Amino acid sequence: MRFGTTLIPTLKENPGEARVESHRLMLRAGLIRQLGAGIYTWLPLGLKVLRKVEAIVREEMDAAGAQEILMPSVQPAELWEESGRWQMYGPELLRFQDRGGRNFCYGPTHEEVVTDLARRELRSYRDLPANFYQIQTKFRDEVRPRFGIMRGREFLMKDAYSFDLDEASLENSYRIMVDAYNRIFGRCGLKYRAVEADTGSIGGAFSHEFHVLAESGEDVIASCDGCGYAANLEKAESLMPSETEETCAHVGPMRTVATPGMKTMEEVATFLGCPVSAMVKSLVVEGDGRAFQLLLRGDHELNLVKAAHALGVGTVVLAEPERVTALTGVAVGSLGPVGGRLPLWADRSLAGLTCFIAGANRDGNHVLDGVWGRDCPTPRWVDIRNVVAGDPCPRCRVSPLRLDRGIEVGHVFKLGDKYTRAMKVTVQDADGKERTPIMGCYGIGVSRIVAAAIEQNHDEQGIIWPLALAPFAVELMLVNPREEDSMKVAEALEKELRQGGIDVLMDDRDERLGVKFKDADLLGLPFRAIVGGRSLKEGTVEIQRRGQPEKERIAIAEVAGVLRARIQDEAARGRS
RNA sequence: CGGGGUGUAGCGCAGUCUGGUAGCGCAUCGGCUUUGGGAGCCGAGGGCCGGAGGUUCGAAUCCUCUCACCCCGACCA
Repeated sequence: MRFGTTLIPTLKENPGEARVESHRLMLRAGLIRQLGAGIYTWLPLGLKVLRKVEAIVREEMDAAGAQEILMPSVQPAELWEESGRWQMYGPELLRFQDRGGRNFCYGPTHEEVVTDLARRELRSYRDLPANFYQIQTKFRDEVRPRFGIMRGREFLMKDAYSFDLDEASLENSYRIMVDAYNRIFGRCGLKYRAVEADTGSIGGAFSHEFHVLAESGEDVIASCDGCGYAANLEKAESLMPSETEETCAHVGPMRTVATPGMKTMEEVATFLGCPVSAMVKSLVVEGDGRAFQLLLRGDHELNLVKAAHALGVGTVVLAEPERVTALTGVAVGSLGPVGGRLPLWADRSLAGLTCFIAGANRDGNHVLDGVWGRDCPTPRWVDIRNVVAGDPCPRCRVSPLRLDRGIEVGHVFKLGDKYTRAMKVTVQDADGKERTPIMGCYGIGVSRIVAAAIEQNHDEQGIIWPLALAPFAVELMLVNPREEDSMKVAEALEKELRQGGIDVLMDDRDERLGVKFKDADLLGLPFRAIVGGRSLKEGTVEIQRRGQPEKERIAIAEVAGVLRARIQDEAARGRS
C-alpha cells in the first residue's frame, strides 16, 4: 500500500477531547474518526489492525472447534420478552420500532438469538456439545462512553455460546475456551491476566475475566504473586482477621461524646484523635424490598456486589440520605450499631476490633469504647468490603495481595440453563428423554483490544505495534521519491517483501524527510526501511526497529532477506 | 440521571465580559528557495461564528429555547 494514495490523516496536534493515550494516538495516527458519542469510523489503517485481531480470534476459535455464524444485529423484542430481559435490561438496550410499530432492539449481546437457533436446530444429544460464535458489531447505550474506542457504544465483539448436555461436558467446553483465550491474547502480544470474576445476576458456578494490564484501565484486579490467585475487585475475597487489633488500651464502659456538625469519618477521627481504621461506619442499603445496616471499618470501602451475595438478595443499592433518616430516625453522619432499628451486618474486619468508635444513633453524637455483644447485638460477620493492597491472599493466606489496573478484553462464564430453560430448548438424550442443555458464553472485545494494545505499547513519539497487530510489518520510506534510483530500489524491495508474505506500507510522499519520520514514529510499524540519500549512494538501505534508536545499513540485495528473517524470528518468539 | 464546560475555516485556538460588518497558528493551493527528523519567503482560497426565535439601526458577542460533544459525579455518611 502507498501512503500517498491512502487516507492516513495524521494529526500534528493533540486532539482536545482525548483523555487517554490510546485515544489520542488512534486519532493522531489516523486510525479512527469520531462520528458521535461512542461511535467511530475505522479508517484504512485502523481497519487493518482490527482485521488482524479478528483473524487471530477467528483462527483460534476455529482451532478450538467453535463454528462461526453471523446473527442479525437487529433483534425482535419477542425473543427478549421470552427470556425476560426486555423488562430486565435497562436503558443500555437500544430499542426502536419498525414501520408496523413492532418493537426491536439493536443487539448488545446474542443469547436470545443463539438460543432460538439452538431450539430450532438441535435435536439430539449427538448434536452436542456445540459451540457457535460470531464476530459482530454490538451496540450498548452506555451511560458515559469515553476513552474513544475503549468504551464506545458501538463496538466489535466476538461472542461464542456453547451448548452441553451436562455439567462435566460444559466444564470441558469452558476449559477449551479458556485455553483458546490464552492463546489469543498471547498471540496479540499483550500483557494480560486471567482473573476470577463475579458471575453477576446470571449466577452459575464461576467466571473468568481477561484483563490487559494498563494504568488507564477502568477495572481493578487483585492478585497474589505467591500462589497465582487473581480476581477482580468485585470478587476478590478478604479473610477474617487472624488476630485482634488493640484499638483501645483499656476497654472501659461505653461513653458518648458530642460531635456537633461533624459529617465525615475524617472530621470525627481528627476531633477524637483516633485513626479512621478504629472507627466503624454505617451504611444503609436496600435490596429485594428490605433494608440493612452495613458496618465497615472507617478506612474500608463497601463492595455492593459482595454485599448482595452476603445478604442473599439480587442487587443492593445504597439508600439516599433522606431515606436513611426515614428508616433509622437518625441523620447519616451519626448512624451507628448501638440501639439501631435495622438488622446489623458487619464486615469481617470489624471482628478484629476489641472496641470501636461509631455514630451514637443520636444526631451529633458518637460512642467510644463500644464492644460487640455488650453494647450492641453481635452483628453477622460477612465479607462485604473491597480488598486493599497488602491484604493477605485469600487462597494461600501467606503473600500479600497486590492491586493493578486492567482493561477487560475477555469474559467467559457458565450460563447454566437460564436461557435454554426460559426459551424451552430440549434435546433427546441416549435414553430418549428430553433434556435441557446448559450453556456457556464467551466474549472478546475485538475493537477494545486495539485500544488496549496501544495503551500498553507506545512512547512519546507514537504507537509501537506488537508485530501481530501491526497494520503493516514494514514501512518503506523513500527519502526522495523523485529520485529514479531510489524509487526503483524501493519498488523492487516492496515487491520482494510482498512476495514473501510481508505487508508493506511505502511512504512515497514528496514530503520533507522529517515529516515522514515523524509520521512513521506515530504510526509505529515495527520495522522501517529507509531508501535513498547517503546510504543508497553506498549501495545500502537503512533498517530500524520501531522503539529502538539504532539504524543498520544493509546491502540492497540482502535487505528483504534480513527483514524477513527478523520478522519471522519475532513472530516465532511471539507465539512461543 | 445530576453538576460543570465547550461549540468560531480541515485541525488547534483567540475574539464574547464592554454589540459596530471575523482573526491567529498549523493544514490546503500557486511561485521561488530549501531537502537525513514536523523548512523559509511571497501570494491565494476557504466561515449560515452548532441550530431556531427574540432584543437592537446593527448580534459570534445580549436574552430565550434547542441540539451536539467533552469532563466530573452517581457508594464512604
